[in-house]
Amino acid sequence: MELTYTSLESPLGRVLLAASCRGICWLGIGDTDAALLAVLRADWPSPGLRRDDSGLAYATDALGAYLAGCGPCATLPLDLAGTPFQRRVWAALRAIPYGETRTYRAIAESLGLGPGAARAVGGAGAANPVSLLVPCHRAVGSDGTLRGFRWSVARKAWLLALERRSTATG
DNA sequence: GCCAGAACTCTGG
DNA sequence: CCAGAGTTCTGGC
Repeated sequence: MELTYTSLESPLGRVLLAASCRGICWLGIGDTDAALLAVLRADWPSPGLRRDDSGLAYATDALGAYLAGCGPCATLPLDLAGTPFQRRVWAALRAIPYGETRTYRAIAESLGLGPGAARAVGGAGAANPVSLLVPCHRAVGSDGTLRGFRWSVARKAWLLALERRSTATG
């Protein structure tokens, strides 16, 4: 199976994303394309990788607008591979409105689970291959503080600040 | 099935 | 702030 990928420059650094024929299946944030490509290859061992900027322009356009603070990212076609539980968590994450955050505990409860599942929710978030598109950065600790983010907590904080700023009317 | 680990949370000092 | 206990899901053996 072959994946196409593209990348764009953003205030966060380089953003690189890969897609299968069904939709976007991977997105990473880093300093250089080469570093991101290395991570992508580690996550997806086999695939033929082919750069396709024009074919994925719809995604970079949406992401570029989002990262510029123009508003919520348009809904892009996603091709997520994960356990049923993970997919459930990712769906719950995507239900969080732009500019808002939800605690891991609240997400666990919305899934009909006990507060202990918050840890599992965090684990599913960490396994999310498409940050930004599945807004795992909107999941925070019970006291509102940030807990962790695959691409560094600093970037998570930046994302949240961006969403707040563009949501605030003043 | 058992054991260890995780982007959690609550309680007690 | 630090330590301990509780809960749910994942991954290796």
